[in-house]
Amino acid sequence: MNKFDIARALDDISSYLELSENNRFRALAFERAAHSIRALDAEPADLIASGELVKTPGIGKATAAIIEELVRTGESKYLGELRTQYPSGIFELLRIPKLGLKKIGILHEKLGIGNLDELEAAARDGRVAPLPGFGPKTQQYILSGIEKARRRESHFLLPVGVDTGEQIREHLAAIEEIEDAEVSGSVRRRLEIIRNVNIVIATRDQDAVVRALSKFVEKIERIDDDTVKAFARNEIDVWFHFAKPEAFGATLLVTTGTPEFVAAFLERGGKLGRARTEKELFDKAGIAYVDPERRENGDDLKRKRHRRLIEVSDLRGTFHVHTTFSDGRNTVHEMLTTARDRGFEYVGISDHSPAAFYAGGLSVEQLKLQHKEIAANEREVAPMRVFRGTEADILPDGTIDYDEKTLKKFDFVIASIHSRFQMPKDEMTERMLRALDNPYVTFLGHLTGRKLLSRDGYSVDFERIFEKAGQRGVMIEINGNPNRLDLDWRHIRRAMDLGVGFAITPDAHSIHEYAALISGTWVARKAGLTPKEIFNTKPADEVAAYLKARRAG
DNA sequence: GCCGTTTTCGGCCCGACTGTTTTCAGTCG
Repeated sequence: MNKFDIARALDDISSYLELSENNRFRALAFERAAHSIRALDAEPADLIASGELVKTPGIGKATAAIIEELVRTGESKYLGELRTQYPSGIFELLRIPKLGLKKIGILHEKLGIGNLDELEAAARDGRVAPLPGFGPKTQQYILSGIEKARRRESHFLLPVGVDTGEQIREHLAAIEEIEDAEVSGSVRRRLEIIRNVNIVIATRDQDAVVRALSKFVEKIERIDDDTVKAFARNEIDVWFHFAKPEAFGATLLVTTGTPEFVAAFLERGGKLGRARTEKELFDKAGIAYVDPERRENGDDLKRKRHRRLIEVSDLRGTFHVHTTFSDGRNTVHEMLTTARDRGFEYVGISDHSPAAFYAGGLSVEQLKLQHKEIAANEREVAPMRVFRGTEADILPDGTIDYDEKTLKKFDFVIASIHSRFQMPKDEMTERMLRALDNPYVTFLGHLTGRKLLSRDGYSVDFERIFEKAGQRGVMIEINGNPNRLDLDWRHIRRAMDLGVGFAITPDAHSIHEYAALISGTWVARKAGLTPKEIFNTKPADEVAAYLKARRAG
């Protein structure tokens, strides 16, 4: 077991303890131990051998014994025992707002509840309200929370759709009778939330293909002569659209949509005749090709020429990267070497500021240590450049959560809101405007704070924010985390018109989350952005010079 | 469960908010 497996096991222990224990500090101790293990630049197995494990902060005798057992046997008896006390799906209940581990523990202890169905039945019967710490309002919240969760069940974040489409295409590649297959629909248009996956298949033997589909999808259902619907393993609806190879282009165009775009295409003289590719259809009609991401409406059909939209390979570097110094799951060393291995010319490390206590925000003392740690790793990852930054909280009054002396030390500052989300729109706007006036702010982080499919963003006057950001030269982040995708692509054009610059960031909390640059690029493409409109497509020297000049000015 | 130039017990990361209380606990960021 490596350090990440061990940390996960310790986190699991912590969760179970919080369900069952009165002493929440025991749970907290395991959580800290997990964080401590992740922050190691060594493997626990080696530390056991040298007897150094118990010297690790947050690891005492009891935890060390569990870690030794995990390393030796791959499991922990203690964790195993905790698991047997609860139904396997109990943590699913965390999806319901206002339900945390404490309340879930009570629900299980008093009513034996271990899943959503049981919870719903109990709440309907009025058995939840009388429980200690609950009440009629909480019971009502739970019911509406379950309803919302159910409604979202048929909605998925874009990467789920993209991955499902890719997996199915891989299966399709093995079917002889298929000449071509492409994902279409909202997934191809890279819409941030999708309900189904559409796939166009070019074949002359539809029946043979349908028979072969059953190997990797379930519940195949015939819709019409050219369409079947099925169920992917991860419960997404998948629509298969069949076309003769010579009509593949038209079917791809129609099923990619949107209906509004297709109608506008026809209006401008486009025809859905014989064509193997979409390109042929655009060419025949004398219309410049429109990328799928730009087909929410017909606006781009008026363009004389096709614009080359940004691609993830255009990004030479990135900002907004967290480490174990705050709430990241990988160390400075791991984040930096991964960035180097991905071929970046530069990377900007930005951990949280003190006000983000829950995320382990860095005190000025800890910042010094972090900068030391970065310096210690800089040579190894050279010539990649490392910029020292922060994701600093915008406090409720609009000030930034470090004093000027500290802010001066950063190469860049991402200012973000992490508290008091429910502020009235006017106050929230003033708060952000004030932050934008701070001369040390380089980027505005996740503008609305939304979490797709779970939480709306805070309300804010976009127009005034864009205006100010444009005037002040503060760039707005296109946060590529698939849960956020914030700034919303629908707002980007307007922001650009008001002079706002953009950077695509992964908001990475682990080495794997650099991948969020891909989803961030999707957002930029949907807004029609080209490489030159994104800050982090610029070469390292230019970026360094800009950041330096901005700090001086 | 961990930790200690406040050291072997008693505290442990903050603060707003909400619904539950009748002085506070749980959730959320």
